[in-house]
Amino acid sequence: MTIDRLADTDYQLTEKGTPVSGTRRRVTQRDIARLSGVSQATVSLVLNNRLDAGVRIAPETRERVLRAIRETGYVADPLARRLADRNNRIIGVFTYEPVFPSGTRDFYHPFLVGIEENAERRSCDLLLLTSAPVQDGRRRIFAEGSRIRLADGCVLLGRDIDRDDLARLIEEDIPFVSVGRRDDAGGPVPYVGADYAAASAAMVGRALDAGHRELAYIGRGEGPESYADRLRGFTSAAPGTARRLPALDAASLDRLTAEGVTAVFLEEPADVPAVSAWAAERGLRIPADLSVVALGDPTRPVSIDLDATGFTIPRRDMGLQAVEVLDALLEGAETQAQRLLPCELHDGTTLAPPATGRNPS
Amino acid sequence: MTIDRLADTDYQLTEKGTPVSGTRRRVTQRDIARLSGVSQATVSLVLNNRLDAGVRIAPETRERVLRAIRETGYVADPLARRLADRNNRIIGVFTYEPVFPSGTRDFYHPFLVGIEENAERRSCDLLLLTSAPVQDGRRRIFAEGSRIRLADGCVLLGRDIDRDDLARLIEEDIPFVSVGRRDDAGGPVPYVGADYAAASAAMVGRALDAGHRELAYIGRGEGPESYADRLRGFTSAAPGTARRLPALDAASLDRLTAEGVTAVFLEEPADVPAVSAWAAERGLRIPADLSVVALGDPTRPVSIDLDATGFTIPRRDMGLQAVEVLDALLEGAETQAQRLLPCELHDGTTLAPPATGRNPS
DNA sequence: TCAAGATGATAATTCGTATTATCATCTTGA
DNA sequence: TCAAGATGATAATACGAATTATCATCTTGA
Repeated sequence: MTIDRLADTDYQLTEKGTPVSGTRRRVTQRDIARLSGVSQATVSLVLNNRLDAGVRIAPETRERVLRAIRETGYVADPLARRLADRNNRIIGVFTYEPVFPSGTRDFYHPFLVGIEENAERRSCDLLLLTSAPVQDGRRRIFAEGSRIRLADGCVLLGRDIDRDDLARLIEEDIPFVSVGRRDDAGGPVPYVGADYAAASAAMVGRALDAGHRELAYIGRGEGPESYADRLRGFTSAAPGTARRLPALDAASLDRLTAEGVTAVFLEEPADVPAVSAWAAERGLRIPADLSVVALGDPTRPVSIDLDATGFTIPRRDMGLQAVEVLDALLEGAETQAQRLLPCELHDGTTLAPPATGRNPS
Repeated sequence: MTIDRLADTDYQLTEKGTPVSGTRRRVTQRDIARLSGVSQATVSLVLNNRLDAGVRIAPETRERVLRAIRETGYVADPLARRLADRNNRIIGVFTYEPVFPSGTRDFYHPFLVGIEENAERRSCDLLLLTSAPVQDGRRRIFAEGSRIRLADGCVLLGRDIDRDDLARLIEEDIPFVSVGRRDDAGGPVPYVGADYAAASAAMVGRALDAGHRELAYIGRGEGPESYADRLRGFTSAAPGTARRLPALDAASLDRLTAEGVTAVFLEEPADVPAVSAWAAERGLRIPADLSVVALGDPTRPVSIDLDATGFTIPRRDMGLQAVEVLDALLEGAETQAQRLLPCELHDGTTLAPPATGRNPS
């Protein structure tokens, strides 16, 4: 029984004797076994070299098998291998909107950089769940024929994620991690979020240090957890006199400044240009006449002329750690499954001490 | 036998009666079979709905099975399906570099927009083959444990793609489409490329129309197919006197202009700023003293002050059509598997008639 | 009434690999 | 010389899904 049987006709035939069609069949352990006159099991044992667990292979046979493997260039079918150990090493990525938006500036991109980086490191593939059917303008996780279970686990991206979806993920025991903090939904939700509350509070601290006393928060402060967190952080650090404005409009801004507000905090950093425009119309200068703090960094292109004071969301790191947590969940390892990462404060040029005398007594 | 047996204890046990450990098991056809009181084979038959081949299922059982599938959210394990040589509606995306680069301006992004758009339309998921091991700084398609076969087929992205890899893809009969034209590699390569040759020739035509007679091509004109195509297009349309400069450097540019060249064609659009800077140093104005044509559009940020004359590579559409071709290949449908899409010419401001008298006789 | 055909479901096998239990055969030691 | 232990390999099975051949059961027609 020699190696060159590889060239024999019987190697060209399948078990049943039907000739292999034009395309060459890939070499399997069975082939190696035939070539070296052993059983398929032996080949597998040689390959996995399980010295432990009391598996013994005669050096002689071992060599014979290894030689056949070398000569044929056999490599294990990764699919079959994975099938046998029930781990597909596929990480699903779900977003309610397209992952690759046409818009120039990309909201998801930084997260994905981190996710890809860590997936690569862990030899995982990423499955973008683009097949999820779109209903009412957004993709649905759990629609008829949902393929979310194709992946071993899933990373969820998006500003707001349906609570019912989260509850169902938990209920159905589908491993997942949310990028961005989420409230409990029928159980604790694993997440890697940015610590908006702490960062917002810190920004308030800076404003107070600079001498501001009359502050205002502009934004809904509800809906997505990230909004609520900002408002909570703001409220926790701001004096009781702080105002709140649910939405941005010129009239309200007029009123606020008339009432003596010297610093406004924008829940939505993308609103900076609007405030800037409003100020220009009124002949007010930022920050001389009014300080503006962005509670985050702009996700949409913002006027270049203004370097807003605010903080940076560690997007890449969030994506990175989300994969880390997911991996731990899949391995059944212990992990901190709810993480809040600190934001880096950004000085910018829109926060300065208030003009004296503008503060009403 | 009702669906709520899902909650029964025996569902929590494996066949052998050993309790399922902490690790979740994915729902299998066997589970569905138990739930609906049929055999695994029946479940498979229902799923694959083989009305042909004389397979009959009673509507009643069919419904029962489908109900169980709906209630459990069952999806077939993609690995098992591939092992059995079936399709999963998963399109692989392979790039030699990370799909999501850290750099702001993203080379792959526009292609991916098109790919995702079409994948979504066809209810396919995208598998980013991030698990491919990195050797010598680039991912390898065919390394030990390559999981490329996990996808039904694959879209290849990248300026230059390894010829041997292409050959092996063909040899192993793995359906794929290259984004960007590729030379044959052991067989015709399916691709969706940009028609650089035609676009380059067209740009030469414009320069000639404007009165230019002495032209120069700057670039290697070899390596990636896209470079060769540009040079070929240029050469086909340019007069025999046209010069060629393999790489960009100040001295050579000096020489070219001294020799009377009035228009340069840049293989690499990203070189525009360099030429612009050189011109500024020499006190030359573009296009008054020298016309500059970019053979493509910049993939890297380019000085904003110069709107280069050139053409636009239809990236989104290339991605879109790549998926279209791949789908056709998978379906075994007839298609034009090698496509060159036209580029849109962009007027810009860097091409103008040459200053009179500068042309040597 | 009984064979032939229609109907509906299943057992068995395949894909390629991993693992466990089992089975021969050969050494020892007393 | 015979049982106990060591040694080396294999059979059997699992993983999850697809498919073919087979087997019951029920209709129908003459």
